[in-house]
Amino acid sequence: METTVKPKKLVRTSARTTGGSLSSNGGNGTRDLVPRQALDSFQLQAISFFVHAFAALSLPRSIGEIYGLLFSTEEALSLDDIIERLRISKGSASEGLRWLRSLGAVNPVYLPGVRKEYFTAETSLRKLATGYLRDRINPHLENGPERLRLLQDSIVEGMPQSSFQKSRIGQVAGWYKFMGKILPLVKALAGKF
Amino acid sequence: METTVKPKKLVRTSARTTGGSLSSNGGNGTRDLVPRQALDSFQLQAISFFVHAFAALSLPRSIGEIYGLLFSTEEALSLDDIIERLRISKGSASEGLRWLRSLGAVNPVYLPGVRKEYFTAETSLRKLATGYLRDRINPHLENGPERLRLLQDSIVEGMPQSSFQKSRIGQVAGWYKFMGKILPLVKALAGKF
DNA sequence: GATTTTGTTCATTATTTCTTGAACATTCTG
DNA sequence: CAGAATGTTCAAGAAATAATGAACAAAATC
Repeated sequence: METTVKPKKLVRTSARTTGGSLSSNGGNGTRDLVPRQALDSFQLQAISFFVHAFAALSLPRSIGEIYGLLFSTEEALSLDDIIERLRISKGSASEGLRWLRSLGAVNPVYLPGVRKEYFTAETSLRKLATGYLRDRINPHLENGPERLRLLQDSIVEGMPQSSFQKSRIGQVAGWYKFMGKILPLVKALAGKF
Repeated sequence: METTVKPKKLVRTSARTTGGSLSSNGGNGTRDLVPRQALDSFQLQAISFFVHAFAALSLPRSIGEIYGLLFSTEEALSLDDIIERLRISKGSASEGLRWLRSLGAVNPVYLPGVRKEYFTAETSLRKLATGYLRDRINPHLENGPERLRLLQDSIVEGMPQSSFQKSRIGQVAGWYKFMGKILPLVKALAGKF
């Protein structure tokens, strides 16, 4: 239910299998104690900010971390950059990035002649709001009519409670109308920021 | 992250320790296979509806069940009524009810000379929206200024990226302004439904 | 004041969700 | 085509969250 804020480390300390290797760069890059790219204070603070903000929407920390990193970094970053800087797994980074992309919270940056994909954060409130509403709110509203009908059909006519039940259905219908009014307003206002 | 809808039984089937007793009413009430109060089809449908709706807000199923039951029942119900009809534990019912009460989604009904507390569902959109915003949104917005300041303070002047970072802060400030504008609108519109 | 009724709290258990990492696919490069 | 680079998927484990039920108040009744 998310009532309290969980005190969890901001960026994982590299408690990995740091076996013997200290400089035996076996091909694909040094992954030792000192990160190749450290985060600056603004990035750290931004990541903390977004982890917190995303948690308010019950979204996983890794997504907040990724968005926070991109938000606070001027250059576009690749999947590997993200993994390296946040010290999260490939899987988390890939899935988190996919989620952010589908929402439109992250923009691919196409660099001619470069194979890797690079991303920057989308910061337009209109786009963020639109994406969030489209992916996470609309789906619930779309089967509203069907759900209302199911409710309606569950009423057994002629029972003493059926008049009460009909009034309840009226309430729910009103709630849907409200959503139909408020969402466009949100989008419109978001466009001004 | 809640991507798919989990197919879980609507109301727990009583797979309890239904030992030998069939009618040995040992003091505090019959708790056998046949519920004293069965749910009618409207109640079942309403509970399903609210479990789903509350899940959209990442709220636990038990809370959706409780609200759904109260919403679909004309008479006020006590904690024991809820436990009996939904077949949930005392703990869940008590805490769920507490949560709903603090939000204002449930109204106590005082009956003179009756010791138990009885509740009905609050269905006014204005009250529901106000309570939700107050309990779950405002707390996050209230420390907004402080969080913004932390971000601001994390900028190291004179670095090549500090101008970019300042522009980002401007964005975040805009988001807060947006929230300050939209929330009153939501409340105002909710009042009309 | 002992007992019953009513409700809360919280340690334990159950369930769900998130993260990891390795296997797999796919595309590029030589 | 072999090998490298890049990403995705998903089973297994770790972590977080929710539900249970028994112990514990608190208040009312006898």
